[in-house]
Amino acid sequence: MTAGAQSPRARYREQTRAEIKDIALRQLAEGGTAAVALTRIAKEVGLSGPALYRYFDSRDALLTDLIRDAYADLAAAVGRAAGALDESRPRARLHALAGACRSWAVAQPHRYLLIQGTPVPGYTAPPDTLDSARAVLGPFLPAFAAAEPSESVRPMVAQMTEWAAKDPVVAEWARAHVPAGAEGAALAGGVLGWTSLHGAVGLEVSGQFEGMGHTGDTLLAAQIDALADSFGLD
Amino acid sequence: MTAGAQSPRARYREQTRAEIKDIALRQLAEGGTAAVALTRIAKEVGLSGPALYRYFDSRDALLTDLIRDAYADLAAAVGRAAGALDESRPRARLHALAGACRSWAVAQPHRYLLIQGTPVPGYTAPPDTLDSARAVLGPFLPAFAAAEPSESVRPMVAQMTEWAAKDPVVAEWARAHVPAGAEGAALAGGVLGWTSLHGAVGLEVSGQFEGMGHTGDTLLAAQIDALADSFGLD
DNA sequence: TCGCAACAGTTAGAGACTGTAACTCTTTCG
DNA sequence: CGAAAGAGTTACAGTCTCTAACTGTTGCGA
Repeated sequence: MTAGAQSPRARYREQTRAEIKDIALRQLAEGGTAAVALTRIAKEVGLSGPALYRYFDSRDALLTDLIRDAYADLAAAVGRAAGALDESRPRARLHALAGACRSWAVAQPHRYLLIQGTPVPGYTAPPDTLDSARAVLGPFLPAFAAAEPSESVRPMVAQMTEWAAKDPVVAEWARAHVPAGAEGAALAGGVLGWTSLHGAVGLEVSGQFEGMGHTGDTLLAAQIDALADSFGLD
Repeated sequence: MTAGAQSPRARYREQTRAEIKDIALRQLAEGGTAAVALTRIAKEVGLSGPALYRYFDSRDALLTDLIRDAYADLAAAVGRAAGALDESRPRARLHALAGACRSWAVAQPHRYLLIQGTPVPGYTAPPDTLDSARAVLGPFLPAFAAAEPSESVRPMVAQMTEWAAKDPVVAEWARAHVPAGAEGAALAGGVLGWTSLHGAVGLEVSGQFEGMGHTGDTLLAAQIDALADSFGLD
């Protein structure tokens, strides 16, 4: 996409940007967001300090780029998993998609924490991460096409139905994944699914279950099954 | 506890420590962990830079202290909520306790994020936070005394039963809150409850549901009800 | 083919921060 | 009352972000 090789200069520029990001990702993995330091990256690339500002406006811009990439990457992983799915088994679909998210996160915890971790109060995410977030969540929605929400989640479904009625953009997005009339349930399922996923994967990835006698996949499976139960899914 | 006033010097020392922590908390609220800076605190206290190192060994030590306080505070809030509870209604118990956690977190998001947010790779929490974590989670366990786990959570219960069999400390802890034989279900309930709570509250507090058409309490209630359903609680 | 604008890189340096060293003054206490 | 412990100071080393001002190099249009 966006044309591979333009001028040789532009190509070299892209290459350097990529190298910078690679090193930044390594620093991120080694010491978290705080450990990403332009000066050290520069030293490693063989440039001297301020030269990096030719490639990224600021340290924040670099991190933003990493966030964008991670979101897109996760969305792609989920999309790939959604490709080979049997439409008729909603519960299995949820397990497969949630499992794909978890696998992605466990394989590269630092990147998951980057997009899902504690936000810096001042920082606002780039608007296109919202698109990516929708791309991640979208494939979950069809699972709720024939949902029969239980008492427990009905208030949630009601609020989401109302939301869809007010916000045409969201309504349209829901309708792209689910037959008319099921928007409320689908949105509720999406939000609750995202919540369960965030809970299980977030705790696993941040190591808070270290030394406890359960495995991450069992925990996630239990959460997803409970969700499926709440919506009466097969 | 630990004797209020000893020498006047010790008292003054405690007072200064408290003042430092207060300012640190304000900085935390304003700009997240990264915004807590000893030099700026010193300026505000009226001391000059290095003087703060008389009170805290390092910036990390200060943050650790804040974490310890926050944990203890949350545990206290949950303990208080657990005080006035009807033993016979497990589902209501879960809602009350989870609601107490959420209220605490929503009232002071920065402190919740401090203890529950992204960990710094190098950092290891002080061991007594584990006690506090148990103090937070303990009151949830009695709700699962008469649980009848559904298919969905049974693998989880099995793993936790096995864990209790292997780790006598954990088994004893569970038995302090629940009759013999229910340890597995109680531990599973605790872990799943913590997961649901973390998912719902974490997303709410970090503002990721901004502009979505649901409220934090409805989301949490749905999660907790689903959990209660999974364990066949009244 | 030449010339110049855009680009890539440099050094110097300001300003914020953490943390150490060495030193002075004050309190406490035996 | 005198010495040790404590509270504070300045000076400084080192890391980091980012700006300013300057130099060399590319590439493209006339």
